[in-house]
Amino acid sequence: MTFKACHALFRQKSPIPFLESFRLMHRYRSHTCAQLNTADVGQTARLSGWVHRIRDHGGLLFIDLRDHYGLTQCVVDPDSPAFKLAETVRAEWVIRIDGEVKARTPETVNKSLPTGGVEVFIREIEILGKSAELPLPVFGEPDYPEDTRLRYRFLDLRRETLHANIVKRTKIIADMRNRMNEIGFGEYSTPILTASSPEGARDFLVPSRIHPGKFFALPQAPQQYKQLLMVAGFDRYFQIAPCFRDEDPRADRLPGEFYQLDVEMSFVTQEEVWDTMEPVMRGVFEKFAEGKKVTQQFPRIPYDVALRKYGTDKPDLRNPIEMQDVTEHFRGSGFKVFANQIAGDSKVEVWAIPAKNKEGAEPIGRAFCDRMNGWAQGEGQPGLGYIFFKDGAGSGPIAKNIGEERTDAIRSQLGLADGDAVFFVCGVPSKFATFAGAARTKVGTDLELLDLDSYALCWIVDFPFYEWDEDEKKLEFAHNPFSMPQGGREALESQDPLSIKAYQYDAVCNGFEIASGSIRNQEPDTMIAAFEKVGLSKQDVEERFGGLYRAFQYGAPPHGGMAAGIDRIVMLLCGVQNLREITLFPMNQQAEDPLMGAPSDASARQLRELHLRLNLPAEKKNA
RNA sequence: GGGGGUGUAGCUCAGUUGGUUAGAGCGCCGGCCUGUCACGCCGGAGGUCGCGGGUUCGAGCCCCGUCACUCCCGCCA
Repeated sequence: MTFKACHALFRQKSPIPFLESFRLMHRYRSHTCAQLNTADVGQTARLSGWVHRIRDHGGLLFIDLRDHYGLTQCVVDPDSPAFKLAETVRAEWVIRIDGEVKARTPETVNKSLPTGGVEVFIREIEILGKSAELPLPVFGEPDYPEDTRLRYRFLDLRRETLHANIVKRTKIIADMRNRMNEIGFGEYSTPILTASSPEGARDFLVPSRIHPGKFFALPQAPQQYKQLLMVAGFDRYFQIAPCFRDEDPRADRLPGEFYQLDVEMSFVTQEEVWDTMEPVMRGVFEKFAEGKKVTQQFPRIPYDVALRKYGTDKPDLRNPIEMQDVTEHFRGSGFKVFANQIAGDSKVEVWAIPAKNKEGAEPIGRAFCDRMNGWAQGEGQPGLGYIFFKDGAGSGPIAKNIGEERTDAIRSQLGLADGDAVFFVCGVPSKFATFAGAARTKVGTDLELLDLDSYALCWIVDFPFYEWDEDEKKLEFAHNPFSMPQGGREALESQDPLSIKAYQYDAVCNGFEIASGSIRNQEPDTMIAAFEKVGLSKQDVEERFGGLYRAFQYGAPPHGGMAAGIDRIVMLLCGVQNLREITLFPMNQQAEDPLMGAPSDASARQLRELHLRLNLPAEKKNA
């Protein structure tokens, strides 16, 4: 990001409410480094900040002074009493300067700087904080290794892009709070030291000193607390909630801790949750999208439909490609690879990935199709069949094998024309859907069909309640054991469990899951019935979710809600690929903080107080 | 726990088929420079080529092992 853009972000109204009477005698500054302009010419100004960049011309010395708000060019020449001292300052020293604000001559105006019309002629310099040689340069923000950046995070955070991302994050969170408050939600803090939850991710444990051998757990989410708040009658809850999970990280998943906009409402259906939260999310995206388009009405796409059209439950809707079933065109056809599979297994289908070429683009030809085929083989697939259309006919091996009539039927079903192409995957859908989705993404991306200047949001709804665990050979909750099955207890008793849908939904943006929620199962009997199917008895439920289960015995309102991943939303709105670019003090991929040195050894005394004795793995014992 | 990629100066990287003293740009230090804003010019310091072993007359380059970083899979109700 340029400094100009930074200024645009930081410089809203008066950055600092200086009292005019106080300004003249302020110990450190009369203005920030973003404030001075031609209207201030002739004034004496006092500025404090970091030495961003020095340009030493021997007889003339320029110092770019930087603070949170911006940058001001300061000048000193040999006539100034401050010249000798000015020559000694180095990058990232903190200094205070006094001097006269002067207009720049027209040819020396810097238009890319809000303060570029003026400069301050330094009369006096005070050094407030020297800097050792920098392990990580701030100016120019060249690429630096991740471990250096984390070890010297305080320097990294001075750099324009990261600094601006963090400011943007802060504004986004403030905006979320405002919107939630405005529509009648209250922010309630829930405990950080809580009980281990038996389902889900690995917990972080905190030993109890007072209760030897017992442990607290950090909450993976305030899920049970917010449901208890509904039982307690608070009606509309939200929280910018820290969540802790001891799982391995990904680029879009921080190790250890992350934040959710956590929401819960009483006496609502799922439509009401969507209607309440959609304007909040749309509003946040619109406010911070910097001109990019934002979906006005989020499509509500059933889970089953999403899998068939996009091959994933988190589709990137910037990609216009929608897959279609074209099995019938291949049944009994001359393309034996597909025809034999279809004949051999009734579950086999052929899905088409239609690539409608961009207006005015080169026709999609054999070279592109072969490249896709090669990519598919690299993905461990036998290949990626294709037809491309030119001169009013289909080309390629498949078109030859199935003949003109079938080729034309496929073309008309998909609405394709000369210059377009179509790719095929064949097999049992549950096995190939993920690959088909990846192929859809690859084709759309390589043909530049995605509208990159947009945030495409949608709801994915009607998730399955159960799924089949192939390893354990038993039913598992597909998503959330607290969610209500559609059809309630009756469905649990009468329906094939794998056909039951849940009142369970996700919000998706540009291929990222950004929120997840459900209507909760607050009926004790239905809860027991739901858990029985995955092999947990009433006793198990009472043991594992005792507090919540007990609460449901005493008048629980129907309720539901969702939780939005704040880090991912900020990442999308900042246009970065990595959560460490929008997080103040992230841990590295080994879940360590190289700046603070966490985690660290506990002293013998601490361990004694906690009644703990270490039992380290063999190779670590000597470390 | 598993797989891929990358390790050469503080940083980004080049280094030919295995062949003389391992280079460049940025940064740092010193000198010169009165209108720069990626200032310019001159000079200098700075290297266990991640580490260990092997092949070879000879290894930054080839082989084996190992470590670190990074991305992915498993995992993330």
